Order: sequence, then C-alpha cells, then structure tokens
Amino acid sequence: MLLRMSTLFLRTLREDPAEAEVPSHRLLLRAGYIRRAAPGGFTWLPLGMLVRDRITAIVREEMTAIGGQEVAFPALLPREPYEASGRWTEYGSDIFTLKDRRGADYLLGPTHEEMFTSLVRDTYSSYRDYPVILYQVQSKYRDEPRPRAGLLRLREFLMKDSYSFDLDDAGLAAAYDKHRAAYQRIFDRLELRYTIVAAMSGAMGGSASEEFLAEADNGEDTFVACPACGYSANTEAVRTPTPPSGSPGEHPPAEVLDTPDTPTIESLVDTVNALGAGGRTDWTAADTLKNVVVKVRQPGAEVDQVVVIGVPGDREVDLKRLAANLEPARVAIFEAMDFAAHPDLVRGYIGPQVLAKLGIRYLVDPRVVPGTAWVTGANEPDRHAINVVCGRDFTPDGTIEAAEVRAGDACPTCGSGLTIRRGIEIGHVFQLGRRYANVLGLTALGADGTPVTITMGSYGVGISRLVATIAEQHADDRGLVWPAACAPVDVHLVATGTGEQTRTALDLGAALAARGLRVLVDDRPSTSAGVKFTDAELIGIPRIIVVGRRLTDGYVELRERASGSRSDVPVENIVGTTLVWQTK
RNA sequence: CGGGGUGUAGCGCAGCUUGGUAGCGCGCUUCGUUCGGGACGAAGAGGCCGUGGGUUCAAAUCCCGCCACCCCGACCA
Repeated sequence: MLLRMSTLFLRTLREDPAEAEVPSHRLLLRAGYIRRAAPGGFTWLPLGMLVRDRITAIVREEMTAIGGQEVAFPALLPREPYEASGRWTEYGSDIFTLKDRRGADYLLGPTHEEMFTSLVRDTYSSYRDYPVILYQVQSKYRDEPRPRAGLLRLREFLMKDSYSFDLDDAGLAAAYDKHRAAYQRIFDRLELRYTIVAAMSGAMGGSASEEFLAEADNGEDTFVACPACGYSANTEAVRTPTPPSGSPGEHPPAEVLDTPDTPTIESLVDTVNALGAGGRTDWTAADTLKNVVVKVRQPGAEVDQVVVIGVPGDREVDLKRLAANLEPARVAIFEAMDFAAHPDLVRGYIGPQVLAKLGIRYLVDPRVVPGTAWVTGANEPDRHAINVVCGRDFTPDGTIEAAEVRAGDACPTCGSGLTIRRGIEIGHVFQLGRRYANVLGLTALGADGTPVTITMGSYGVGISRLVATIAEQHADDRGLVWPAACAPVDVHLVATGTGEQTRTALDLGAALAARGLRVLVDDRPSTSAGVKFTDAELIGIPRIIVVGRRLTDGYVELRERASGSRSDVPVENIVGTTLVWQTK
C-alpha cells in the first residue's frame, strides 16, 4: 500500500484546537485522524481509519485464536428482547430509543447480550453443540450524559463484544480465562501499559468480573494497587478488611450528650472533646459514626426505599462505590424535601439506635463490627450519644462497601498500604452466569435427556477508545508516536528539495510497497522541508526516511520517531535496511 | 443533572465594557523568488458573528430562551 501526501485527504492543524484538552484528543485532531461531527460522535478520517482498522484486525486475530466466530447484529434493535431481560427500564435513560412509523419501539444497541442469547437459543438445542464463543465488532450507542475527551467517552463507539456459552461453571471459567489471555495478548501487541483489576459486574449482572485499565492521567477510573502483593481492584470493588468482632460488655453504657450546633463531624469532634465526654479529650473523626440517608429504587419498583448508610466519620460516602454495590438498584441522595417527609430522621443528628424501630434498612461499613463503640447522633436536634455499641445498641441489616477509599488503606489480601491510580477502561471480562439464559430460555438438552441452562460470559474491548488510549500513552511534545503494530503505515518517506528527491522517494516507496509494507510518501510539491518534518513528527509513523539534500551523494536519512535517532544510509541499501528494521 | 468557562472564516483569536461599514495571524488561491526544521514579496477567495425571540432608527455588541463545546462532580467500552 502506498499513500501520497499530495492526494491524501488530510489537513494538519498548526495550532491546538480549542475544543481539545486531553493530549490524545488534541493530537488526533491536529494530526488529522478524526474530526468532531456530533455530540459524542467523531468522523474517522483516512489516517484514523487505518489505525482503527489495524487495531480491529489484531482483535479479530486474537478472537479467532481462541475459537471465536464473528457475526454481526444490527445496531437498530427491537424492544422485546430488552423488555424480557429487564434492561429496557434498567438501562433507562442511557439507551437511545426510537419509534418506527407504526409507533413500535426500537433502541440503538448499547450492548448485545439479549440478541446473542436469543440467537444461540434459536439455533442450538443439544449439549453436543456447546461450548461456543461468538463475537462482533460493532458500533454501540449510549446516551452518555457527558461525552468527553475526544474518543475516550463517546455516544457512538466501536466495540468488540463477545459472548461465551457453556454447559457448566467449569466451561465458563475456561472461556473466561481464554478471553482474559486473549485480551492480554491484544493489549501487549498494542504496547499498552495496563493493569487487570477486580471489578463490579455493573448493569450487566453476574459474578466474576475484571477490568483492563490502561494507565493514564486522564483516565476516568480509579483503582487501587498493592505494591507488596500485586492485588489490584477498581475502587468500587475494593474489599475492606473486617476487624475482629469484640464484646459489647467492654464498653460503658451509651450516654446521650447535649451537643448544640454540631451538624458536621468536625464540629461534633470539637464539642465532645471540649466536654471531655466519657472522660476523654482525644476523640477523632474516626470514632464517630456518620449516617447518610439515601433513596434506593429497585428495578421495576414504583417507590423509593429509604436506606441509611453508616460509615466511620473520618470518611465520606463514595456515591460511586455505593451505587456500584447496590446495583441494579438506583441510588439518589436524600434531599431537604425528603427529610421534610420523614420527621423521624433528624438531619445532622441521625443515629442507628432507632432505625430498626422505624423499619429503615441500615447498612454499615465493614469496619462497623459487633462490639465497636461509636459517637453518633441521638436522633434529636443538637444531641449526640457516645458509647453506642454495634450489636448492643443497634444491629445493622448488613454491610456495604460505600466509604471512600484512601491511599494507604490496608490491602485485603496482605494488609500492606494500597496505592491509588487512574486508568482508562479498555477491556472488561465477566462471567454473566445464567441471568440471560434464564429470562430468555436458553437451555440445551443434556445427555440424560433433561434440559441444562446455559451459562454465559460477556467480554468487551472498546476499539475507538483504544485508539485514544494508545495515543495517550504513545506521544511526546512533537506529536503522536504509534507502536509499529497499529501505526497507519509502516514507513513515512519525506521528500525535500525539488523534483529529483520526490521522484526517488516515490520509487523507493513503490519498492517498499511491493515488499508488502504500508508506505506514506510526502510528495507535496510546494511544501517546505520544515513543514514536512513537523508534520511527519505530528503524524507519528514509527520510521521516517528523508530523501533530501544528501541524495546527490547517494544517501538518504533514516529516522526513528520514538528515539529521534538518525542515520545516513546509501540509497541502494535502504529497501533492505528498512525490511530488516521492519521485521525486528 | 449541579457548578464554572466558551461559541466571530478551515484552525487560533481580537472586537462586546461605551450599539453605527466584521478584523488579525495561520491555512487556502495566483504569480515570482526561495528550497533540511513551521521561507519572502505582491495580489486574491473565504462570514446567517451558535440559534430563536426581544429592545432599538440601528445588535457580533444590550435582555430572555434554547443548542453545542470544554473543565469539575453524579453514570460507563
């Protein structure tokens, strides 16, 4: 393949576009790979298409290698399968829905579990047919509240989604492991730095789940990693180690104190220390129990349920963690209006002592174990209580991971201090189990003549997001620096000077293309050398061959984009040298 | 959806406070000179000033609504 800059549909930008903040967005726009066309939607220009297609090809190779078979569903889907799975309402406003001329409901597929499940159900019927892995590469649509950062968060994006179908849990585990390994090969080939983290299963439902997070300052996902033992998890999925339970008898009886004007934890701590409550003046926020009221709406439910979340007072409730741990139910914060409707809940002075009596569900942080004593609200304005003991003065309905995670928190596997990092989610693998098979009736007739419900896995790679992620990790102050595996072309020939150099560059380009290389030749007739050099660096092809002033002596110059190294090579050797270089 | 910022030529911006002929740089076209690190000169083309309404003799400029973009939070490949 040989592309000529003189005819390539490309216009690089000399200045940074105002709309772009993050590096990948800025560089992909400036170098002419993409162009914004709609809220959360981009036009792929020729260079962008080349990168996207090469990434897609790698994904296909690795999917084929684990036995995946490619299919393609429409993006425009009928309502019924999503109605059956409950996701028509569960996904809610995140899906694009529309009606046809007869008024029938459709949606633009945000992901395709239902369709794949139905396809297999309608095609296969015997245990002899399993296992099977199917996948597609397709545009997905999600009505994101806030598309951002160019290709990092889109409303229409390209995704490879695959689904495994197995007769038993062991089969599912094997399919999951295959995908996990395939994803590692894909991301390794693309030279990405990433971490595999334990994840929540989210709206898809299911059990085991891991995310592939590429390290990036602009990442939207926060995860923890343990430098000592290698444990890593999305912050939503981190498990807090549970301290040993104690005996309530160790603590004096609960005592109610007048604590006027103490609506915040900080003011409360100051006040109890000033009072010398319980004979102590060393109370800290960690001794207090903060109770946050939320509204929880179960899927399909018409009304909200009031739930109180108890966390140690030195930590905020992380709404993201809370929401993830309550999935598929939806959470909303309790507002002034809601407090007005519940006079028993005294804002700022809520304690768990009365919740059972009020019939309000109480979920606590794992640190709140039986035998722990807390400073907490006394359920009256301006009053708090000390020595309120879990298991004696109140009994939680369960635990929940909702407290913020902080650097230095104990690792759940080895106890060392965790670090907190940011990443971009580039892949997700999860064991769905039988949720979709159950609701959509996917069974196989077993060897003994009884039906077996199929167990499924679902696996995604965000291809358009990968383009941006690679750009984030492979760029410098001059522009993009593509890994060889996904660069738009293998070699960029830059002809400076007048006609002679251009003719030679085109000849060399043709020779390299004949040997199977992808080649871009900058043969623009009236563009200065400086412009061609800066454009080449911006576009970021790994190898640049300059056919320029030393051509008269019989030399061309080889440059490596990443290192900036340069060397003169006799023109008659350049094809051979490049081929050797390419295979390294 | 909440908070903050921004919409003027393909791109980057000025003009708006104090209403009165729409400007600059880059890019683009033509000619000439240059020709290895964003060349020079001359002459050009290119605008529904985001959008709808209002105020006014007159609106890029003042007022209101809407839309979009960017950043920070609530949601996800």
